[in-house]
Amino acid sequence: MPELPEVETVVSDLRPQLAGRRFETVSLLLPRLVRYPEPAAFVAGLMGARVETVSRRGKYILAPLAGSAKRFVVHLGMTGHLRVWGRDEPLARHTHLRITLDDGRELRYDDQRQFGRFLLGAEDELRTARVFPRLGPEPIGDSLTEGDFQALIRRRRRPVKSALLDQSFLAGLGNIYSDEACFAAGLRPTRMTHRLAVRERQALFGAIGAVLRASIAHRGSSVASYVDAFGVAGRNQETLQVYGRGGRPCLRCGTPLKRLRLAGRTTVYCPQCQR
DNA sequence: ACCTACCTGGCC
DNA sequence: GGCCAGGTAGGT
Repeated sequence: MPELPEVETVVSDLRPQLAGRRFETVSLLLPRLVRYPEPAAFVAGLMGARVETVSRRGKYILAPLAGSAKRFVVHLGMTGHLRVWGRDEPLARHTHLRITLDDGRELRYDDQRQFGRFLLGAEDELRTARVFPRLGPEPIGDSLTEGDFQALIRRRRRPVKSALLDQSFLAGLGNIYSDEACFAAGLRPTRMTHRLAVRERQALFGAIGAVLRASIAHRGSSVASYVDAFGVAGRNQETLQVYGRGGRPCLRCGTPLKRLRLAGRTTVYCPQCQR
């Protein structure tokens, strides 16, 4: 489900529901999803903890715990959902974690493919244990300037799309928004980063920001199973230009979109609009 | 910088 | 049955 815009939507939905809430009981139904610490310590560490707020770094959801340096971290993988439910609502099919809250409701994690993961620990601790990776800069917000991006991408020597998918280069893009950003920038995903002209790098930087901000405004892309923290689908899938449209006509010029395999992922682009 | 594995499930 | 799917990690 989740790239930056989807995670951002979930985080902004969860924040008012979880900030200040206390975790009462924790039921871990699929211990394999806990990467750190041991499942028993993970459960013990969450019980009784109070959530300060909910935020995001790349595709990771961060919930710092009050009066402690520790944070509860969730990655949604491909099909994860983190949602607050009424205690009596029936469980979703693949529910793997249940945490009762002090307001009578329940935080639940469900994940059909089980690619998500949970962490609990201080920032340094998680990095030292190598369970939280070094992430590149956030592509939106004020932290990354166009100049920074220019310098960053010029140093790489790889296809543009592989760079965009690499979380240690830029944090938050996945298969949908990498393809959409390349289209919006008029660049073929196969172009090599170190061969881009200054204006092409500029266009790419602008395209990444525009594509992500538009999707956040639409509350994310619900291509398959993604729904927000209230169970509601996003609308951005209606505006996607290339993702999932291989073989169909380009919405801008009518040329059939090409599909190929790049960096292990299905990639779609317009041979006419993208050079 | 690539491949493959990790899972379940939908579609052909 | 085989292939595909928004994710990353671990080993070439």
